[in-house]
Amino acid sequence: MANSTYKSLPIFKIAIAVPLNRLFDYLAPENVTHIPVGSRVLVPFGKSKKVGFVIAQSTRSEIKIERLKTIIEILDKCSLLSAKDFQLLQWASDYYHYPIGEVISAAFPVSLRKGKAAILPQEKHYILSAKGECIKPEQLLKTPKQKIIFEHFLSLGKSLSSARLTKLDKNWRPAVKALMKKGLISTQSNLKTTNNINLQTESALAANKPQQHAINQLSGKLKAFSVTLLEGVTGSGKTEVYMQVIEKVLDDGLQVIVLLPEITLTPQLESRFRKRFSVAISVSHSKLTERQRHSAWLEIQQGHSAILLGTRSAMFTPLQKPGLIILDEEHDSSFKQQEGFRFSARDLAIVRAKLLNIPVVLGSATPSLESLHNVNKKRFQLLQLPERAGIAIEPEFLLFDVRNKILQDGLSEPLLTLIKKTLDKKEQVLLFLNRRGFAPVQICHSCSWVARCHRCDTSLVIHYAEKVLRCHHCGHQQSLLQQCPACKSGELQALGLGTERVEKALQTLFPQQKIIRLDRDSTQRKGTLENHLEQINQGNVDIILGTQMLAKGHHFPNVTLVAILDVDSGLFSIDFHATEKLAQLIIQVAGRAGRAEKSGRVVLQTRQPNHPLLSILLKDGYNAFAKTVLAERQQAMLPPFSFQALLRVYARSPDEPQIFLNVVTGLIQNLNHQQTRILGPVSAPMAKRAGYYHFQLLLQNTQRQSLHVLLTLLIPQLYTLKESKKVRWSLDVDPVDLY
DNA sequence: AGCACGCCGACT
DNA sequence: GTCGGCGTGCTC
Repeated sequence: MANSTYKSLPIFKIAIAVPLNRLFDYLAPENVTHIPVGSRVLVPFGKSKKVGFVIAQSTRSEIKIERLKTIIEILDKCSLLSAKDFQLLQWASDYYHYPIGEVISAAFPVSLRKGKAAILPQEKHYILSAKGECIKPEQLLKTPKQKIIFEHFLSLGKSLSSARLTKLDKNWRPAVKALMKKGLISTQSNLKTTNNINLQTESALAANKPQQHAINQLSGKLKAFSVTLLEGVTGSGKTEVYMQVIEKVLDDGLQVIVLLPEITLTPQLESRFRKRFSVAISVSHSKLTERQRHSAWLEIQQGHSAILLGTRSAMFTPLQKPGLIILDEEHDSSFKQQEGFRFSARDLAIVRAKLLNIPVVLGSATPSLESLHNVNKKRFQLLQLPERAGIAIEPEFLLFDVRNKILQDGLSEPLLTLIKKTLDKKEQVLLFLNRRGFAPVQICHSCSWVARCHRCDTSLVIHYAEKVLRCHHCGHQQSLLQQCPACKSGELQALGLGTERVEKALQTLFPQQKIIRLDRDSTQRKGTLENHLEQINQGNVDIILGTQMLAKGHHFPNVTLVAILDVDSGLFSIDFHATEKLAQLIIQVAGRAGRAEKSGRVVLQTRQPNHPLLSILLKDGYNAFAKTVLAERQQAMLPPFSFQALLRVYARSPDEPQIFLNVVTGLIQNLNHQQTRILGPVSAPMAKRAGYYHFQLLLQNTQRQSLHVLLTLLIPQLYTLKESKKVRWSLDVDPVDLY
């Protein structure tokens, strides 16, 4: 064929879910000249077939036209993603440096990624035909079963679904078939809407003054982009504010996304929404079946549902008529995806809202320092809901100074006394320790050798129950050592505190009491957490011991004593966010200590009883604490929070990380970016993992813009390294620069 | 990421 | 003799 014929052929730029940040060019199938951008296609890829996403139509290709393959099948007649959706995904791909194909793929439920038709499940309905309308059931006397079924149609309505018929009579099919043969009944397909039928049973509550103020403020700016931080403790009525604002958005015929951090919190909010709104609501989170997620996605995308309630991955769901985004518990770290495609749903919500020119509401009792900083910078508007009088009872804070005190596996004498007292009153005790395992360090008593991870340069955590040493950083594990490998003589000791150790101690101290430990190790099996929570709420448990995972949303009505066993690890952690996470925990926990009729106690064990931040937090509250932290950092010329980029290198030889470090250092110098500091290597490039030497570099800058500029210059150069197959890298920017 | 190709050790 | 280990390279 002559070249000139080729030139007019349309070429389609396709994104494919592979870890390559580029598009692939394909030719259209025969007789096809146009495929809508945003639709899915099936394409040959290597030796296999893959689902791809049409990004653009073009007339040229970098690849020789003879080498281009042809699209096998066009899977969608219409685009599934709008131009704005694409902009968001493209932004995320650039910003988080994750391949565009995989980013787009993340916006779809698995079913659609695999090529399943973008059609909502249909349900067959049976209706009376014109002929059926005219006859009387008496005319069916000879066939009693058919008569009964026919009567159902007359009495219950003219259209019955298969599910409805099964409820009436398990064996309805032969009779209906016979009736259809007689021409009395015909079928039609309807959208399956069973999950979505709500009958509004509750109307808006009377708002108090601050609530009404918040509602008025938010209602006044529904037409354009804005970010509002709604601050209010549990019980201050945030949900009521959300619902009244949502109502206004729904009245305009627009859709709302409500994002929650945890799956366990969705059912509560879902049922409140269903009672309140008569519109269709879709729910999307990872615990649903693939079918359910498929339906939820399409319901929102096609505009059949008006509210989407979901966890962070729901942020990418395309909306037909976007009107409002709400993120509840915005400070929660589970809005950040920590592996693979690392993104922050909170930051994406803001970028998306800006693109769509709609408002975002961030709600929290203990807002993140990022958001409070943005309030200070007047980028966000702050609306506060004070605690409702009479609802919450202030708990009593007790600082237990454990300097020079003998601790029994992390439990001080006065704490043990309090635990006993509480248990005697048949009330429950809640203990927090944010460290899994038995002890974080295994050390030799005579030569002070410490068991370390050969990959991560961190100490290995003892897990006695499983008889292993485990690295909580990379997951590496090895069997527990009996003898010191360095001096061969010393006895190995467990140093430090973990939940497993405290649990063991508690079992010895309180043999009669039921103790439950809740951490990632003890709740690995599906349903264990739910099971345990149920046990706790039924009052079958006396002492609850756990990590941070206990702090979220669950509330235990009979707990009157809460203790945070190791406050200091939060005050002196290398993690930039540790202090605020500790403060958030203390505030959340305080809200949970005590029943309505009696206030509880919150015990903080510390060697720093006079720590200024602790005093401010307990005396003046979370906001004063946050203000102090932000002011301190400003004074010390530190960024208000961490502006960091994480470069991860997978090198082919152990020398390459050093080469890479030199390259980055050189680039920073060349680019005159001295203010960017290299804080790495975070992990030592010691061992091979999946054939690569693992290595990390942490970059920090006092100005986000500066770091961002550096990265945009650095990244193309790193790509050339990657293309030469010497170094692979990925990037994590925290937090993003976009407000 | 998948998938194939390719080159060396333990197996019927 | 070859089955299969994973090291290397490619995908329009």
